Amino acid sequence: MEPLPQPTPTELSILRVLWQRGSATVREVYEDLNQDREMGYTTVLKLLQIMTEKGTVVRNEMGRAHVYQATQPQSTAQTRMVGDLVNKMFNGSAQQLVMHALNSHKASPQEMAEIRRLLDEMERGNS
Amino acid sequence: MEPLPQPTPTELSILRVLWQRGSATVREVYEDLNQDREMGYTTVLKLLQIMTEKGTVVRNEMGRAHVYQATQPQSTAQTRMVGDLVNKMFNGSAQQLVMHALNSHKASPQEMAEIRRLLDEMERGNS
DNA sequence: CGCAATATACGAAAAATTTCGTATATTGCC
DNA sequence: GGCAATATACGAAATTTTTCGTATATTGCG
Repeated sequence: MEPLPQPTPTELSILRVLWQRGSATVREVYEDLNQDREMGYTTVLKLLQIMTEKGTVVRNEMGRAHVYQATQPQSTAQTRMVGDLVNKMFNGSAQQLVMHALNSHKASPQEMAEIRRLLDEMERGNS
Repeated sequence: MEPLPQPTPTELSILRVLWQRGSATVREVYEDLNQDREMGYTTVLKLLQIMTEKGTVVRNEMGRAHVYQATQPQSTAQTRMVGDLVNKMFNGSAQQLVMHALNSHKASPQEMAEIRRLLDEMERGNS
C-alpha cells in the first residue's frame, strides 16, 4: 500500500490537535486551531475530509459528529520529520542537528542526563 | 526590515546547492539539482529571480552569467528550522528531538563523544 | 560579419494547497 | 410537528508554489 504522504503545513497543524487530544470532532479541532489562527469551520471540515481520503486520519462515523484520529502516532511522524531535516539541512549528520538543537533550546540538567544515558546505551550496544 | 520569509521546499533545494558551493550561477545550480530531480533551466532561473526579490539570495551581476549566493549562512537557517521543528513537533522540548535524532540516524562513536563534550560544557557553564 | 550557444526577463500556465459558500441532513426541544 | 442549531458533502474560488514558453541580449568563433 501507498505510504502516507507528507502532511502539508496546515494538515500538520490539524494533526497536532489530534495527537494532543487523542481524537476529536471537527468542532473541537476548529476550536483549538482558532486559539492561534483564524480558520473557518468548513475549512477544517474539508481538510479533515481530504486527510481521510489520503489516509492521514481515520474517522468514526457513528454519531452525528464524526470523530477523527491520526492514523500514525506522533512518534512515527516525529521520526520521519527528524530524518528529513537531518538529510535536508544537516547533510545526513544527526550529530550536527543535535548540537544545534542543544545550543538553541537549552536543556535542563535532567534532560541532559537522559541524553547521556541514551548515549551510554548506544555505545554499549554498538561495540 | 522584513525578516526573510521561510523558504519553500523548492527554494530550500536551491539554497542547499548555494550553501554547498558557496556561490553559483544558474547553470551550476541547474546541473546540481538535476542530479536528483528534473527541473528546467528557466525554472531554476525564475526561482532565483524570485528569491532575489524576497531577499533570500543576492546576486552579483557583473559578467554575463549572474552569480548567486544565499543571504543567510546555512547555520542560521539550520537554527531556525530546528527551532521550528522543536516547537511544532516536540512541544518545545529539544531533548525529545535529540533522542529521536539519535535513535533514527545512528551517530559514530566520535560523534557521540563530541555530543558528550558539548553536554559537559553546558553543565559546567550552567551551574 | 553572422550564426550557434547561452544568458536574463517575464508573463502566464499548471499544479498544489487552502478557503469557503451553499445545499442538505440530523438532532434536540418547545 | 416544526424550527433553530449544528452536522456533513462537495464544488469551486482564491492563493501559493512551481513550471515553462517565448522574447530578447550577449558572447565567442569560423
